[in-house]
Amino acid sequence: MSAELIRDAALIHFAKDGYEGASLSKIAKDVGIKKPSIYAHYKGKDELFIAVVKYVLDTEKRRMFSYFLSQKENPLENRLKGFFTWMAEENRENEHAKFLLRISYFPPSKLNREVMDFVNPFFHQMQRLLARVLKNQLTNDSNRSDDFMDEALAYITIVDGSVIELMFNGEEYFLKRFSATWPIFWRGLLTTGKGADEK
Amino acid sequence: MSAELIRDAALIHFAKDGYEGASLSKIAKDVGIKKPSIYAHYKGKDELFIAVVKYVLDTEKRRMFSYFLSQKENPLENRLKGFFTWMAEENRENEHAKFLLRISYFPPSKLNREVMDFVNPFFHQMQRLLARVLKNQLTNDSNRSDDFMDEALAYITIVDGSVIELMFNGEEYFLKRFSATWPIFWRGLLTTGKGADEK
DNA sequence: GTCTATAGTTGGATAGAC
DNA sequence: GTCTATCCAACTATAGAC
Repeated sequence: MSAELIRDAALIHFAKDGYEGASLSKIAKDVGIKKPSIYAHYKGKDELFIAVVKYVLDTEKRRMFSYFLSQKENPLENRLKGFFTWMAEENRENEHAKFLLRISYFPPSKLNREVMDFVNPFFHQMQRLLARVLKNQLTNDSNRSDDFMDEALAYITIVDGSVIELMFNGEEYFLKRFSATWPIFWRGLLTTGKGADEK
Repeated sequence: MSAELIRDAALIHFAKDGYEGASLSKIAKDVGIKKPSIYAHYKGKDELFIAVVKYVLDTEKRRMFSYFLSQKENPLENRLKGFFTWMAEENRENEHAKFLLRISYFPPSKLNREVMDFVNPFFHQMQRLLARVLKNQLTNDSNRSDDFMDEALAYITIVDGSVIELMFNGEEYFLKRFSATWPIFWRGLLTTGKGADEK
């Protein structure tokens, strides 16, 4: 029980203040216990941090996958566009996305390698999922050798560029970036030649 | 003299470890002085940090503007593409870009507002500069009412999405994102209707 | 302007009672 | 598992000699 409460409180503090800025005393205070009690559940700050990393990656992976798979009946453009608003909602509701971004881009120097060994496979998996979706929707010939990994990466790039604004300046500016970028991206995607046979 | 040396050393530490993670002792050590000597030049850590923010924004603004203005003879696509490699070089050579990104996306909570009051006008100015360049190059009719602010914002979005990967996983992956995204973006930009009369 | 010395606080972490 | 008490290291910041 307590272990999960500590983890959830730590998540918020790490997202807000980073690894160095977060303090175990404040985390304990949020949970309603004293600092030393944390050590009954985690060996120290590092182990707590890594536990949060694992937890966030795991739940976010599930949520993202289930979003994309729940949208199978939707046409591709709506599905891809919907992901932006889904991200905005995710970000409004919970601190997971914020934590994920912060530790992805600026992990604590001394835990850099360990963190990246968790984070990199996560993003790679996302890219492969997207590539599969794009391939299924943009071409009728499933035997074509295109893997659509470039298109998936481009999509991730504009998502990242928009999401960064979401953290930075909030939802209003995030949606501005999205509205400005999406029409250009979508037109460019459909004229790749690859997308020529899209219905 | 010393004030500038302290500022430059602080820049590197803030970029690497963030506001909370950086320590005045280590900064002083890099300069070759003792910690209390810093207080002869800056009131404290906050003032030093804000001084670095101002300095970085000022010099980066100059550098970015002069890059774009030095490229007037280059065709638009090369100029826009060249900005990506320019960013990669900037990032390789100096810590300014890294600092700028870090404090833009994750400023110290207690200085958030003050930092943003410096950072936001900076990015807005970049957007207007880009919009002007795009308008001049993509249309022959300078009286058209299009302000090309959306197109500029879309460009900034893909730059951000790529640059984030530059910090995250280094130049190799940055260039992957760029190569994947650029052709789609460029094709989309030229088929906006707005760009129809581009030479 | 730079130093030594030190105050004052907070950080992570441990020992041991209950 | 949670607490009190405590340790030790690190931090920002200040006082005062030179």
